[in-house]
Amino acid sequence: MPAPDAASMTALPAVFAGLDRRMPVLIAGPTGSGKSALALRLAESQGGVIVNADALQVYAEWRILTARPTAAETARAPHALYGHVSRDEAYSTGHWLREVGTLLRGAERPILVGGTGLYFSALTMGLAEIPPVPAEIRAAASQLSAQDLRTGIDAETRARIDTANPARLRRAWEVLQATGRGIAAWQDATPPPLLPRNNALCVAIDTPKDRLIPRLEARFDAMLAAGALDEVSANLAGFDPDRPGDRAIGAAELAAVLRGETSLPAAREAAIIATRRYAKRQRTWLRARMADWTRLPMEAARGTD
RNA sequence: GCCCGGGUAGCUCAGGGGUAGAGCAGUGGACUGAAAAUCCUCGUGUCGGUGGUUCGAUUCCGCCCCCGGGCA
Repeated sequence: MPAPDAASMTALPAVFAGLDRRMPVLIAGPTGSGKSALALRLAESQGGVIVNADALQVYAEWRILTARPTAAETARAPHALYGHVSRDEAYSTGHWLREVGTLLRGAERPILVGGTGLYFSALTMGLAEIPPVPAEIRAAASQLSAQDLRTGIDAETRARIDTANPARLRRAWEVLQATGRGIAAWQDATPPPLLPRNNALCVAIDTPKDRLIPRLEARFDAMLAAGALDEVSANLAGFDPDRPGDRAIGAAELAAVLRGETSLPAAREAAIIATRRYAKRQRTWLRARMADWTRLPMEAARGTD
């Protein structure tokens, strides 16, 4: 076995050189851009705990389809908030933020890595402290028409949110019902962020789409080869793509294959398209909402290994 | 060979004498608790080819070429 080339194995992008080893690091990037591998190399060379900032990688049942780190990878450095929640449990940005808060108070330097823009924004720009909405109210909201929801919220909120978006409308209605206070008022009272942007090294991996797309296709094929169909099969009982815990891209597509509703090639195509669209939305978020983060080209992030 | 259908946007198709429109894909964007979610914007393409009728044809007629299906 050839001796590993120490220089290339540990070569880290220049942004990490001479970094204070207590400084938290945030790594964002589109799916498939190599951010997890980068975080792992950083943790190995400088220490720290890798913290998941991805809304789907928290679910225990979807290791393959969410490209969660493997056992071999988690053995190389401490990892947190990966696969620690069941798909049956309720989980959201607020849950994640509270868990990250605990980790930030810990002894180890956190390296947050993930693709969920909202999570990073909540962390560095704050999240309104709105009490949980009871399940009955959420159920009631889901029964109402868009028109009812629109007229059922306060004028200030109505002027601020995208009222054409059912998800926003429903959330606004639920908050007003549950708390008696409009979501706009809650948002105006947002507490300071847990981790202001300037108290961390914030890195965004930049990825031209023509170089990302072939990787996304290859990665989905690798997931299939790694047993993605078996993973879906194991979770087919009670599978419900309407709930957050069953929204891994590819799960619904492969479930359709297992039910005999479509072919594997058609499902593969659909899953790859869904992944591409997801990556596009992530890139939009990075460009618009993380414009002040340090850009790192995908090639530099991947290093030479 | 004959008889029916079809050939319209990258794909699936709608339409119909005054040069055309949906869904999907693609693009750009929004997004403070379901965010791998949700939503918004953007549609010129020899309307298969070629003759004819007509003021005007992608639309009607003839012929030809392709693709289905049926009969021989």
